[in-house]
Amino acid sequence: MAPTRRGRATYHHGDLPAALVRATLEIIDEVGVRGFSVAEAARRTCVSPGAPYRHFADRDALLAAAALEVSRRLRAIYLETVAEVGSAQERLATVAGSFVRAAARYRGGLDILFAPGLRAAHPELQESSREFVALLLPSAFEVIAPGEGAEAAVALLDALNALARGYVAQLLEGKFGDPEEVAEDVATRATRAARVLVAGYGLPSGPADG
Amino acid sequence: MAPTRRGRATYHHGDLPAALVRATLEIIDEVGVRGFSVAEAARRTCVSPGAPYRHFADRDALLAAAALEVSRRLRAIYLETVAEVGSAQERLATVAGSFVRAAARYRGGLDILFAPGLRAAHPELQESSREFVALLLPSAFEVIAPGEGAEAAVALLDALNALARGYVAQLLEGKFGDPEEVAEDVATRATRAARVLVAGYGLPSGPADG
DNA sequence: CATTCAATGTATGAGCCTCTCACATCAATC
DNA sequence: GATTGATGTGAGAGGCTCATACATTGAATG
Repeated sequence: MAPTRRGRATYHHGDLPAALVRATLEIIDEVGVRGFSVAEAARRTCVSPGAPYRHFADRDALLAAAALEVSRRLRAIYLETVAEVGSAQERLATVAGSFVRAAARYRGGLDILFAPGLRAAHPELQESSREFVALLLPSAFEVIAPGEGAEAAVALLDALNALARGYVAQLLEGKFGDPEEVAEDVATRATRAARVLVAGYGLPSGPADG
Repeated sequence: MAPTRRGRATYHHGDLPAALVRATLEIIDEVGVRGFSVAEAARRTCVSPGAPYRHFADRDALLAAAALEVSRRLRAIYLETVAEVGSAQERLATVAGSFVRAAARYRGGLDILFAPGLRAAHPELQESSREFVALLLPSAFEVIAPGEGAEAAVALLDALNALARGYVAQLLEGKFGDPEEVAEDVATRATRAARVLVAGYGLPSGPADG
């Protein structure tokens, strides 16, 4: 959306923040978070090394903005993928799997989305995850044993969330082999495990009482 | 075990690698991974900034060594904690919870133990996790439905692993509040979810077929 | 149109970090 | 006691983050 052609002929950029976020995602995709630097992002955007700091307080703020963009894309994927799944049970179970599949494609992106330091320091990131989870709440309510309260539904979602993230982490660190190759396999395993959780939390006197 | 007193009066240190790992864990505990630097570790060990590079190829190698130390401590905790649990089912379920509890105490340590980049680049870290998981394999075999093969046992352990790590991640990023405070609560929830998984994978025609 | 102003980008630089290389020091061996 | 290999030192190259002072510009105002 920059008003000028690439390489930029005007003094002002047009939409530097967005361009920086794009550059950041590019870099991370190519060389990982460790290889990312604000300076490099500036370079790719044809802008001086100091310019980014007009828009982002510090390095982490830029990373957080990029992570937010990733979470937006993930939600879009989710909406497309799961909308057509019929039963609430399957809908919940499917999420875990499609999450794993997305992780394989957005490799670098997920690394920042789940970077511990970032999430702790930038609540808006957690907020976005929470909104995402909220989309699933109605399904969770359908699924839990009748008579259970809201905590049961939330507990189920937390468990599913934990499960999915754990599989994603293991996938991305290459525990099962090349992420690209094993993604589908791991996704089905994640779905399977999710199904077990969903079924378990649906039983009458299930896990509600320890 | 340095042959000289703290502060060091001799030219040679005695056991610089170990001292650097200790310093690294200290630093990470105080200021997090982001605040860690090889230079700082060297400073705390009263050694020149270049000295660490005699023993560790680069920054990440030192971090990986520290992470390895963390994993060793975790295993020790596990052996103490779970040895006395009677049934295989409860043993497996308990692991998840005690893992969460350990995370609250070794906060910084877990951050590096699960740092995606590190694990991907340093297979010995994954290896150590794998050994840890192997300790649980016998319990997993006891638990799975009779007639299932080894894959079922491994699949269960993978699922438990994913679940535990996911809870740990959420705990450490403060999703549930101050990690110290909510640790116990989250631990019981993790245990509960783990119990559901264990039960589910123990059912005859359970999750083995999709 | 001319002017002014706030926003945005530039230039410069201080301070820190990673990692390298030549050199100093020491322990062990022969 | 001389040699040698391992370990630590000192100096420094190059890169990065971030602050500060300055330049440029589009938009609002008269």
